[in-house]
Amino acid sequence: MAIYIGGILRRRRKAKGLSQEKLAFESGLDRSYIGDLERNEKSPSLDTVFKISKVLEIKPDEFVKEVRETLEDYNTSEDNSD
Amino acid sequence: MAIYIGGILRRRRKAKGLSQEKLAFESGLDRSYIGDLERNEKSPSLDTVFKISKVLEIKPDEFVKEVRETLEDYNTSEDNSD
DNA sequence: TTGTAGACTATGGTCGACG
DNA sequence: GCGTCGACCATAGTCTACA
Repeated sequence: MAIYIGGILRRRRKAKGLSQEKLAFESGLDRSYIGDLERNEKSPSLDTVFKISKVLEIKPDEFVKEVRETLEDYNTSEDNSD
Repeated sequence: MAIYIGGILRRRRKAKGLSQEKLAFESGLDRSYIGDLERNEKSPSLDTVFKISKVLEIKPDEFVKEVRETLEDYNTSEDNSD
């Protein structure tokens, strides 16, 4: 349980050439919290996904799609259904 | 702030012919909390979106897409862009 | 520029009860 | 089968500070 977005977030952030600090500021979140998300130590609310997606200039559903596909990768290689 | 999913959730749930109770049970959430979500009194975590989507047999990104499009409707009729 | 840690506040989510 | 309320617990999210 708990959906993590670390890998995707970090990749997307770097693709935009943003620092954690800059992303945090633009999304109205805290820098240390962005770090937590990237290290998979916290799981975001839907709200947070929308805020971050906006700054990354990507649709939140596109972001979620990437998260889902990453999860499905784990679930097809090993059986973790539930 | 805070992203609400009430309308979409209720419509999707009824489309599947589920009661709040049944949806709650199948998703491992609490019945009163499902009610809160439908009445837009609570905003879900990303985790919760995944759990509910699974029961509704819809991709979480598809669910989020509907939420986004609903929001964009408000934002095009009236200027709420931050 | 990021990791980490600790103390804190806000809100997500549970549970029991009643109309 | 649902709205609602109150008490409660768990975790999301803030802020300060140091390597």
